[in-house]
Amino acid sequence: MDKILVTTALPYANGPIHLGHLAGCYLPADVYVRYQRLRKRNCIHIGGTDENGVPITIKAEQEGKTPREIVDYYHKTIKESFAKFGIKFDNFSRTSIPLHYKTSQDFFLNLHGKGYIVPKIQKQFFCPRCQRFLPDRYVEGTCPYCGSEGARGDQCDECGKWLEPLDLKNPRCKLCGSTPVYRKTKQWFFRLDLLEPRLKEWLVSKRDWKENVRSFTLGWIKQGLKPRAITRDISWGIPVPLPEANGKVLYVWFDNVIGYISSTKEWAQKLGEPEKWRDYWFSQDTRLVHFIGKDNIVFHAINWPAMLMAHGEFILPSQIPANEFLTIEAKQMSTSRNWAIWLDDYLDRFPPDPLRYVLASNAPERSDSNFTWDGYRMKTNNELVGTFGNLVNRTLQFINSYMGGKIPEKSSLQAADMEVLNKINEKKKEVGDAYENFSPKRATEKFMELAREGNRYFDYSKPWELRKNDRERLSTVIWLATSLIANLGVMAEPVIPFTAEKIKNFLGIKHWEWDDVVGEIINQGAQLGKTEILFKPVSRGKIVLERRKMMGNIIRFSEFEALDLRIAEIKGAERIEGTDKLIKLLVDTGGDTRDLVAGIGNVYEPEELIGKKIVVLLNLEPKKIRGVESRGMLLAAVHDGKPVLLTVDADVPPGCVVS
RNA sequence: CGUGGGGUAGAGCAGUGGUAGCUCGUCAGGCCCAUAACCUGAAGGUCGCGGGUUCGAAUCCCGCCCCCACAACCA
Repeated sequence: MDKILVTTALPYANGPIHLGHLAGCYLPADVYVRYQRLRKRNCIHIGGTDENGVPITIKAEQEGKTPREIVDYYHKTIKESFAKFGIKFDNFSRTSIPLHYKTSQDFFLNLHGKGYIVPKIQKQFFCPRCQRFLPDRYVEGTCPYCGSEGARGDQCDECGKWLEPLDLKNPRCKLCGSTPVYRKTKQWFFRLDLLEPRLKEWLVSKRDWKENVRSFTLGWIKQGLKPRAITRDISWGIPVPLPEANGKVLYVWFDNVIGYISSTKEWAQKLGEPEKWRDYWFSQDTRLVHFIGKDNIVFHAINWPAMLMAHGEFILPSQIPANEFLTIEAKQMSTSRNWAIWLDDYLDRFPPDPLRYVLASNAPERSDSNFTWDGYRMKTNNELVGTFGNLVNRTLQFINSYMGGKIPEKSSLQAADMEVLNKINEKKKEVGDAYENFSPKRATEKFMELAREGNRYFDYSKPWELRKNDRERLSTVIWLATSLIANLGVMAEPVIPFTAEKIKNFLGIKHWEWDDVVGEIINQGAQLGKTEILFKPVSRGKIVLERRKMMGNIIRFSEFEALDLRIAEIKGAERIEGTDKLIKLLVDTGGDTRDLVAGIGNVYEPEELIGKKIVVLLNLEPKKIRGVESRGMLLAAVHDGKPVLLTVDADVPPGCVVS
């Protein structure tokens, strides 16, 4: 039987997890794994934290802690927030454990023994003022290829060329700005160049890879591969296992990926079958799938397969479904500018499933995608609450209210019923294909279509009428609606597992799986478990708070000045028909007279409004509400959910500027 | 200068040769089982611009314009 080994990029243990990590890597992986499990396939999810390297030592220095304290803290928080969010790992390891040290060192020695790793005395930059060798990215200078000023030691961002620090002209230490000096030091290099032909051939054969991954990789390798240093002169990391390499450690990109192997080993040990990891890594019938973000493509599609090829015993990746990036409110995420939504912070106030759903349905699969709080609210309220949750609720409520809380038994099926059954099967196929092809986005779309189908069936069948005149037909209709819900639960489980679990309990189903026959998934006559509302609507106010929080509470004066606030006099007021609290106001703003729509009818009567001087925001974008174009907004204090109009302390003419 | 991605209805997106689609929003109607939720219908796009290939192009080719990422330890 085929095995699937899923890995997710090891998050660097110097900060918490944010939405970008989830959308690009961990959620798609978790969805994929959960789907495979539902299909009873042998699939394990391996991960862990990356805990070596310079940035962690710098973070430790900044916070006056030891690197050990830093990685311990972040390993714990990352692990916890994944667990709370429902990202399930079979093993979540860390690269600072002895097992990983040994695995990495063995790997190094293996390649070294085969001549793929060679030493080279190298002149490397040493900053006399900082008293340290400078990592590649901490050296800046002029790019030798394109002449750009701000090139880093590892790569020029202007022309995209991969560089060695010594290539740079006019080098500077990025930490202190002083000119570094050359110092001789011995480093070990991985002969990527030797693997280039094989690598190229292998990559070209990967026609089923996502286009973004494939084209990026092939473009990269066209530049040609050079030996790449894999050791460094720092103290925090895995010692190079050679007697002459005292004080050197493995460079993180080399040991990080090996973490997938050591984490699998750890998993096997914990299982009490320490050799079991070999079933995966040494077996040609294992599909090795690496979920990563797009910034990791080169390491996983070039360096890592090259390492595996050089070693020779391990299988090679069969899929690398890298996603693009997720922006927040159309702006690139940035930790330093604090433009990010942190998972643990989100989970303090919101449940996991709505975010899982929103991120899955808006996943950056082919191009960057954008997360907005308003979009989050819309999707939650319209799709999860309105369509999905409501279908479940209206059906189960019906059973509870009118059918004694027991799942009814079907009798003969009509054409409409058969159509629905076919629809379920059809959607199941489509949703399954979507999961299989790494598209949770498409999967959510398809299972939501089924939920709509369910609502339609419910409406057309009119069970509230059948209840009075055709109990037999009623039973069949509700049976089918309930079956649909159960199947919907199965299909949606990879994306919204907490919700699926609830549905399972509502229906008294102990166990379900993908291949359950559509019409037989529920037990006729079974008593419903305790039911509850699946999703709560997200209020506008809650979203406003989140956005404010993220943008910070300070605005520029110019931003305030952009608001055209004026005094206006109410000339006319009338209720808008068919609404509870909307009032159409005619106001004199000094310059013109215009309509405003205000939701104050629950507190004010139109008559009492006339003649009042109020504060109005004039340059708000016009909005059509119930057929009336509202050109501006009146300001009111809101107390206990009720508006109180802002007025002026002395009589001033309409049009008077508020500042 | 380069690399990668993108420009399709008010918004967010799907659609790789054959009458332009989805969700939301807007407008109108229906229903009352359900979390003011559900269902139906309508309006709304010269598919970034200009050429070309083709019986036929959002979709293929050429040229151009615009946006984003590739810096601050951000997947």
